[in-house]
Amino acid sequence: MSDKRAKLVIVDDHLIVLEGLQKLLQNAANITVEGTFTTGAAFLTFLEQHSVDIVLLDISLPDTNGIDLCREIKKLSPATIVLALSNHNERSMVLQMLQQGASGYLLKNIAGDELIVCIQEALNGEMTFSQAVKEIMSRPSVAELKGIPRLTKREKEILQLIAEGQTTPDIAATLHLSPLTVETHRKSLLQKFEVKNVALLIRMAVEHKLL
Amino acid sequence: MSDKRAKLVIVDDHLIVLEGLQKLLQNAANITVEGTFTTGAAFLTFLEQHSVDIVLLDISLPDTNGIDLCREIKKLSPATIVLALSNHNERSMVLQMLQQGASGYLLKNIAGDELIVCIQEALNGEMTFSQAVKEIMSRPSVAELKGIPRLTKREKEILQLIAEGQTTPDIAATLHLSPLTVETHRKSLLQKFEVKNVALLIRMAVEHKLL
DNA sequence: GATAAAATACCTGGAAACAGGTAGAAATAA
DNA sequence: TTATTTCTACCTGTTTCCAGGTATTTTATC
Repeated sequence: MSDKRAKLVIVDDHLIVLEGLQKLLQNAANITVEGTFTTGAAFLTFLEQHSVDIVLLDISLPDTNGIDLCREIKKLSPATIVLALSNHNERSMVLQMLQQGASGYLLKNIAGDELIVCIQEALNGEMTFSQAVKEIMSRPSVAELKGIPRLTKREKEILQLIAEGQTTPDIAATLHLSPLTVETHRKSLLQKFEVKNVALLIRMAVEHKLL
Repeated sequence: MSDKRAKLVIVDDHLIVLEGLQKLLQNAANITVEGTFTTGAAFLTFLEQHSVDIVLLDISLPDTNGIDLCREIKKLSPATIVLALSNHNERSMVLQMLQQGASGYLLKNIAGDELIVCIQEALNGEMTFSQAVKEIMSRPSVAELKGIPRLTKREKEILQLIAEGQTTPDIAATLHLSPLTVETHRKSLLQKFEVKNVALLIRMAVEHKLL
């Protein structure tokens, strides 16, 4: 990468984090913090007028979320490198960010020198992750080992109603279906999730954030 | 309160937060940051040798949690004021910390001047909360409107097993009880949670973080 | 237009859940 | 030591769940 100082921007609604990051970055040669923003909208406005090499992006923001914002950033300025910086250590979150074009994912417990290394790597066009993230991604979660089953529209609908405590006859009534039909869908749900009763079904659904 | 500079300590495993807080506090008159720690154990060791007026305590720590650590701190040095500083914005967390003797609860999205005001209030012996926390505490959560039922040891045990997908006969076998006894406990659970089947029971349990 | 996937509906039968009790022993708290 | 709670266990019934199918119609998809 070039010798010019990279223009970096931080988007995070926590003042503490903003200050902390700037402190950690002030020692880094060839990086200039061009600005800090506490909302996604504020940053997007800035991005329309200025060029930004890399953005450290918090995932939980007051007006939007990191996933949507990342997509917006990439649409507006594809060359801008997005590095997610978050407290969320869930695999699904990491994957979603990458899918939206993020170049890496850092957890906020990252060490100071590690942070600078990761930023350099990202600037070099590499994918980069903080140590903790690498560990999370290396061991697949129990939930993901089985994979999230693909549910049909009806199945989702019926899963929802089961989770609301409705019995098979109840569901049949609310959806104007035969109880036998509902039974069939219910069985499909149990099969797809590879569980043997509703207790586990609900747990799986909650784990997969389907409720 | 006295004119002496208050001795403040920060316990947080996130370097970014540590740096950020110090930056925000460096302008505050009459507060000196005496030390920063990334584990509960490290701080407790320090506390045995030194006097500390106030500690900013993160709740999620690698070796322990804020609730237990707060209790330890208060046992070792009752005069030390504990201010919780956390990302968790759940009522239950706030209440638990207060129960362990914390003098206040701040969220990490706190503003810089707000932080200093809160610390001053705490030093004056007052209870103090960041704005966001006040809002959370003012409107009781849906979960708490209904109240979290108090479960007996057996009931918790059986709830756990139900959530694992075990049937009544299964549970009876694993606990060496009569299935009829298990049925009784199961009914108590349904009654206490005011639900009519396991689907809702599991959801309630998940919502109340009992699983 | 053919093929696949999804949605609908049915059947049989056994197991479990749920609702409504009662009641004695054991542990805890007042 | 009472009083209260918790744990234990039982009984009677009805309803729902769950497992194992089959089969037709509708809706996408190629």
